[in-house]
Amino acid sequence: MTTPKNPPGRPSVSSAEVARHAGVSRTTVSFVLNDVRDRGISEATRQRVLAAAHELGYEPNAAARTLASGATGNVALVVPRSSHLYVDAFLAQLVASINEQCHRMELTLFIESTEDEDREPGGFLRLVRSRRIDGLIVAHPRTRELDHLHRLRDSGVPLVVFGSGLPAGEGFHTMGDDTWRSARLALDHLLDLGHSRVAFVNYASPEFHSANQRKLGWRAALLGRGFTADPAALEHADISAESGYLATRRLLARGVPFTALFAGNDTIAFGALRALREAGLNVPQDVAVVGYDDIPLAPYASPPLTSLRTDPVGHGRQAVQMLLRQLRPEAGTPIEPADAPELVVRASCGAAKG
Amino acid sequence: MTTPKNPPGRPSVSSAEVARHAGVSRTTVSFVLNDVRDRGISEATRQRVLAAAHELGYEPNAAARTLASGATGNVALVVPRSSHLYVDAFLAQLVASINEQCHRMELTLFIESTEDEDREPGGFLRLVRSRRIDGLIVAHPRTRELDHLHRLRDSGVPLVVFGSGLPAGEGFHTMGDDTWRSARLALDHLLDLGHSRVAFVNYASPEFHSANQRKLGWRAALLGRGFTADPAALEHADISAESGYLATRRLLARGVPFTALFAGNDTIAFGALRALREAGLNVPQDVAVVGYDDIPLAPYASPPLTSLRTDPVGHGRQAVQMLLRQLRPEAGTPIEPADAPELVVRASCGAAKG
DNA sequence: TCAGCCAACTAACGCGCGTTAGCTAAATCC
DNA sequence: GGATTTAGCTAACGCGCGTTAGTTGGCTGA
Repeated sequence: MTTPKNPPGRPSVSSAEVARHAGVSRTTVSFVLNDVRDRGISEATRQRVLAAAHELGYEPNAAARTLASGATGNVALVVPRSSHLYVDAFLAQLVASINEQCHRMELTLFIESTEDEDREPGGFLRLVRSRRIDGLIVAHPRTRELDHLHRLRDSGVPLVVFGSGLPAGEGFHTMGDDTWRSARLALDHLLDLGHSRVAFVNYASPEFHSANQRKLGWRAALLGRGFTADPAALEHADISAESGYLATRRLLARGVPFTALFAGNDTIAFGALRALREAGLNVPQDVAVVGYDDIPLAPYASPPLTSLRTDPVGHGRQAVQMLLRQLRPEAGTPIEPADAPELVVRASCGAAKG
Repeated sequence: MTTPKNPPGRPSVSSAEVARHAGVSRTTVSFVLNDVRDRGISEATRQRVLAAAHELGYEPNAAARTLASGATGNVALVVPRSSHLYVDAFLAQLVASINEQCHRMELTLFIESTEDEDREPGGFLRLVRSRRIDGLIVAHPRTRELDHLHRLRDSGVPLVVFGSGLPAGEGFHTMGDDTWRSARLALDHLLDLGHSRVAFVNYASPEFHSANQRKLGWRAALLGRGFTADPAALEHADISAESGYLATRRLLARGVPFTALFAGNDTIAFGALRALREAGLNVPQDVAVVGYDDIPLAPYASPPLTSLRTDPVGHGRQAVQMLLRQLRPEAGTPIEPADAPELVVRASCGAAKG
């Protein structure tokens, strides 16, 4: 904020100039450009103003408009870490979808990360208090950030929370998949194929609700059929392929017997595939593998990866719609729910036909 | 911009309230909080103001500040399509890096795409004219967008252009890799290994400067050694793995002989690997493959992919630094150039040791 | 002829801040 | 002791817009 007041070479056209040009008052210009009806602007004046605005290349000053109207047209998306934007394929697609939807709704999107929330907590509360945004979408909050969310809710800012496990009842507008159910979908498929020893390489830390749910789903599915969810068959990675590779090696080194492996996400699955390959194990003959997210590269793994498709684009759309409903209630935005998760069967689980 | 003037439940603290609370004038509050020296504010007053601000949870209103000072603290990043954010791994990492750097510099980043520029041209010129941003970074402009860039430059907005092929001399602040040289690096490696028939599956359209450069580099390398750059050995994909898969199949179906394949990016390489595999060809024995970008999954391809590493994080840092230099000249921001591209040799090209 | 009305506009305020010009009282100089 | 400086503060303007409360002039109806 130390830029000079009048940056050189960038004269900006104000509505006053448009008014002068059209021979009317600034008020009239404002009425015309904001399409305020019932104000009795004659068609002739209207056209004159529009022509003047067009001719001068007038664009309303956003800050002034915000100051006067109270709305910024900005929305923030809060993600755990900015590096997740390219490591977590689901998040990347979610972000792109949200960005596109916002664009369509004439909203501008900021991307904020909470990575240094420990050093300086409440960073996105500042966004709200400084009135830089009209509302926000928080994706994948960690459990320790839940009280921030309560503060946000209490402040009355339009807010949508994605993948938090927060109950929708308490005034939160929440959304996300039923990850627990999805994990069971994957597991049931493997169990149906006759596997009983299914290893699990989870992603991220249990601080993330969805990671935790995947674990619980894995356990519940196994227990539900009378098998054991051996803690030794559970490994933790982060969200990278490398971590999946290393975790799978640890699993193998431990000597736990397993005939199937469920990966917390597809990136991890890529790492697992390599670790299995290097260990001389064939997929799917020796070990069946199922991933999660169905990233665009999943069909190009070797063998092609069976995975859970999760419709990030639909979720993005839904998130923006839920926010819009709070931002502009009069618009009556409909909420189109995202597609339900669905298992895409390819070769890596051994059940693909052909 | 149709939100009600005073959204319920969100009272905001103004500097006037802080002033009242501290028993001073608003001016004094402003001086203290903006750390204006030489204004003779006594330490006692200073502390009183700071305490009041803290106690009230005061955060300056961004719009008012912008209106008064002229600076927004916002920066836009313009990309060709928002879907590229998750399909093009390089771009995704570049974006994340830029976002992080901006965050560090107290700048907020918008992401704009030019995908509907055809319908409504000059979308990001509006951002400038409406004074929503202090400057912008344009990544991978298409050739047909170059005149927009000239208009932007002429308007005097702080601007950094990445990967355009624009000459730096004409008042543009440009950056990016020497893609032509990088492509030659990859090609020379293959040629050194004894290959003379190197197919090329390019990515994106030649409207993108870097795509074009890769093609020219491929051609130059072959011609430089007295080989031919057979047009039949050239295929076009977009940036997805699927398109790479299909393009490689077309290449194979055409019956052009080749013993090596250069992919325009790693995602395409994944598609190519599958196409080759399905055709019964072994990599690298029958066909050596080299990709571009060294995406995080490259080491987890089968076989692990030889690729060109391009330092997206470094480029992101550099882009923000170049912008900052224009935004706050007094800060004297140093420019740390990104790492030069480097070939990472793995198994897919047949030259890996061990 | 005049009150009443409506169409078509405009003057003026406020949003919250940065900043310039000036003001007062105490300290310093000759 | 009066003139001048200086420390420490504030009144008031302007940024560009949305919006409320008008004003003006022409027209109608009795």
